[in-house]
Order: sequence, then C-alpha cells, then structure tokens
Amino acid sequence: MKIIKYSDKIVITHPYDFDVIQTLNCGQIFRFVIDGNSAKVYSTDKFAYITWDSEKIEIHTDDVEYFYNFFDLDRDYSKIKDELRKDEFLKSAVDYGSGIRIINNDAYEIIISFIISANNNIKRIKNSIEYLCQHFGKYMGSYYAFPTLNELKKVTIQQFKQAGLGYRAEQMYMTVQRLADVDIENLKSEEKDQQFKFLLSLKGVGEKVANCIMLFGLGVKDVFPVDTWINKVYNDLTHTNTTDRKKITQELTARYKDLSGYAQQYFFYYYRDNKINAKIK
DNA sequence: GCCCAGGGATGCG
DNA sequence: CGCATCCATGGG
Repeated sequence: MKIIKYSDKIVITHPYDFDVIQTLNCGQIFRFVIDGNSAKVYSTDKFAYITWDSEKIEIHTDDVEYFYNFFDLDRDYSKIKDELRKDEFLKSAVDYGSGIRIINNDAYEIIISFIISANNNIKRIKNSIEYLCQHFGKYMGSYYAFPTLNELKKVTIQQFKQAGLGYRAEQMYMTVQRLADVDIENLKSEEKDQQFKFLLSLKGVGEKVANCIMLFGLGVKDVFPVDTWINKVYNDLTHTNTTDRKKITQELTARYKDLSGYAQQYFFYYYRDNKINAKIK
C-alpha cells in the first residue's frame, strides 16, 4: 500500500489495508453517503469526496492533513492484522473485515453522536444526527456542518426531541450545557483512567459509550466497547449466556490488550454484517 | 402485539 | 457494590 499526499487529494495505490466501504459501514461513523464506487464523508465542518477501484483510492479534500489523520493512514494495519490473526477467535473476523481502519474523528462530534447511539439503531442514529446538522449546523454551500458547541447550546429539549432523540433529549441538553466549560483538547492528553472517569460523569454516557468516545474520538486504542453484538460474540465464543457487560469488557480487554479497539471492530463488523445469532435472548 | 437496536439512569437491597 | 426496571422510537 503506497500513500501519496497532494495539495488537494490523497492517492493510495494497491490499498490492501483499506476498504472504504468496510471502514464507513462498520459503525464508527454516521455521516457519509456511499454511491457506487464513490463516497462523501463528513466530519465537523469538513468534507471529502472519495473514489476507488481495485487499484487505487483517491481522497479529494481541501484539508489533506485532516483526512490523512482521519483515516489513520500513518498506521501499518498489516502488522496489527497479522498479530490478531493468531487469535483463533478472531481469524475469520479479521479476514472478513480486512479493509477496516479505525477512524480518528472529532472528539466533540463523537461524544454527541454516541450519546444518540445508546439503545438505538444505525438508521435512526444517522437520521437524528443529520437533523441536528441541517437545523443547527452551518451551511457550507453543498452540505451542513456538524453543529458547534455554541450552536448546540441554544437547542432546547423540545428541539432535541424533534430530532428523534426520545428520552435522550434531556441527557443531551445537560451534557451540551456542561461541555461548555470543558477543554476537550486537553482531555486527549490526560490519562486513560481520568478520561474514562470524566466521560462517565456526562449524562447519557455509560461504559460502552465512554469506550467508543475514547476509541473513535480520543485516539485510545486499548479499549473494548461492549454492545449487544459484542455481547453475542462473547457468548458464542465462550459458550456462555451472560449479560454482564462489565465482565465481558474486562476479559476481552485483558485478552487483546493494546489491540483491543481493533479486535473489537473486526468482531463487531463480522458478527453484525452476518447477523450471527448467538444464545443471548 | 412483541422484540430489537453500537445502553444508561435510577432506585433498592 | 450488584441487580431489576424503566426509558422513546421505528422496523421486523
């Protein structure tokens, strides 16, 4: 895989470790549109237009550095996958999602997005986020930016309900007001335990959502978010029937250590995509 | 009508 | 602590 940065695009030839559709569809990002062999991807107020074929991927954007980091292009995923393929549980999942990359998204956008994701499905999550962008975000000429914190601070609980947040509307209102006093960038330099503790203090953020925020928004890779699918994976692999997500999180984090975030994403995509039903419920 | 979706808050022991 | 119950909403 060869990556070349130009002033207005990134060109990746022989993209063995990057499949755009897999990376977009594996549940870590909600603002994108796939159309045949092209895709539009949005983050904060930024935009990238991506095209691809079997030989190369082109990422067209006004902010090359942002999307270079966004798609984690400085990291060698072959090494990660070789290591994870040694795990008998993971081998088929890694092969299935071998083009997944962990996206480095905006911390603030990820906090808001994953509060919405709790006990929700992807389609509704996408619709709610798009509603927030279109009603409260800045118009960028051909699309709407993700609303800034100042823009969201003015949104009422009723308006959050109109966005389809349901019972999460009040949690969102509380958290948005509170985030006004928080230096999100400073959070990235703090210890993992401190980050986790802070995130849990936000309304609407529990252990799973906190781990997603750390993985997709703070660049912390040694976390293992456990949702309903990972719960199924765990029960399937260990021949158990538990719903104790704290226990599952501890065991899987201990098993995959520094590569927990990657392992989790391969598992999630493989099981959800194949709708493998395990014993839970 | 029930169950599920990238779960969390609350209250009770 | 652990555990049960409730929580909007749309799709299957």
